[in-house]
Amino acid sequence: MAIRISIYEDNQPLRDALSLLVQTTDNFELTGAYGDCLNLEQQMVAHRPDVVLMDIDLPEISGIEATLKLHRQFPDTDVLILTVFDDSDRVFEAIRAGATGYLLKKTPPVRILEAIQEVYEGGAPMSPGIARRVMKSLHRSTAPHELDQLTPREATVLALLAAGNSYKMVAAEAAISIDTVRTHIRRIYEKLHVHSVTEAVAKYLTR
Amino acid sequence: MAIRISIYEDNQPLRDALSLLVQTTDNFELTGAYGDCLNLEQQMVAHRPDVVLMDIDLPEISGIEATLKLHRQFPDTDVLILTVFDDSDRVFEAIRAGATGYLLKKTPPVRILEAIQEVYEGGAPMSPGIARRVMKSLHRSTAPHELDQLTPREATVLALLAAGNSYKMVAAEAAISIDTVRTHIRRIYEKLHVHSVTEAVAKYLTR
DNA sequence: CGTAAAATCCCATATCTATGCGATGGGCCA
DNA sequence: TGGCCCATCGCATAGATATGGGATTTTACG
Repeated sequence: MAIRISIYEDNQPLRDALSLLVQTTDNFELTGAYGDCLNLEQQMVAHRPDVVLMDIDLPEISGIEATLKLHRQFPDTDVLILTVFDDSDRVFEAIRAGATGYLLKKTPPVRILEAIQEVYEGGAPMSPGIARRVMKSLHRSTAPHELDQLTPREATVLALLAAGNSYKMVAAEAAISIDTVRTHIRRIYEKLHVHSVTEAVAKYLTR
Repeated sequence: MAIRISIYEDNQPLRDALSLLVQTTDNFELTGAYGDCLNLEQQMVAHRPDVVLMDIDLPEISGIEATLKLHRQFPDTDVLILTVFDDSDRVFEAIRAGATGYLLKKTPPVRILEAIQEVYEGGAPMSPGIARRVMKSLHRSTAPHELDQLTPREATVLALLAAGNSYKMVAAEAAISIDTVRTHIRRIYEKLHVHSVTEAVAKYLTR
């Protein structure tokens, strides 16, 4: 069965070119091509595409917002972003919104078709630079972190605090007195250069 | 100038096959092929490869530990994982340790060569299923989150708290009285079902 | 235009946190 | 064995937080 594809792209020449590309490819079926996402929902319900090619810079509703809606309401449809934007903000917003792939517009047509196929088969095609950005975002910081200065016990206490425990609860969990908890927290503050549980936990969680 | 490549793979037939593959490819130069990472550091210093092909299941020192070392001490060298493991734990551990690419061993030889080139050119090649896994890990939960129940003002207050601000500082930043801050926080607590700034911030940061 | 939701402000107080100063015992290692 | 770090516990207190009960003013929207 053919892969059903819808296109959202406000630049008409490009939209037409993409449409033609899809239409003339074996095993691909164009189920729609639109210049905005104003009728996204009804179009989705009507045509049930497998893959949506989505531009980001669309009028009225951005491709990112549309991706979010799509991902929530039609989880079986995959969104493949196709855009000129390669700034981290938009890349990660789009991905967090539920994009399954992210291609830059400079991608050669053949690669776009491959990517559609790849998405359909359970992959997540990205332009090389984008993929690298994504990988980097998952890399643990190479810099020695303040958190690594904590002793095992201090680390335990901080973890318990981050889990939402009060001093008293930490004391109970760790089987130590509340005064000891205080002391550990004091040392934690010194090492992390903070002055409140909130700050310490924030450092811990955003390591 | 040729791309310098070292291989760490304990299965000798495979190691030999990969070595041959690399050696017989234009613009690729094999700088070493080893069955373990026991002399990783000195081998790195001696040969300075651009790309390292790394297995995960190595004797003595795992490929993940080796990747961590490599990434810290030789940030200019990219690590391309080549393994049979596709369980999330190892995938993400390897990536967090600093892997630049992640290929499964079922990857056809030509694709492996392409991937090496891609890594060298600033990409981050992944097997399709791996890439999808990575994308999914970045997707915001599709479930409606408690945090979305917050009003704009409440969200602002929470963000300021998460940044380490005290009530007083939040009041100053948001240009409102401390009593209003209290009220907002109270509502935040109700909506998030928590009873302390720490818990609220934890929910906010781990959304 | 009226009403609901959001945002603002106030008071009071039990409880918790932050922080100063001090102390004991165990383990490691030069 | 003497010194250092870690972990433990104690006391005291100023200041911050959590939470109860109320009230007024914008803002949004049918």
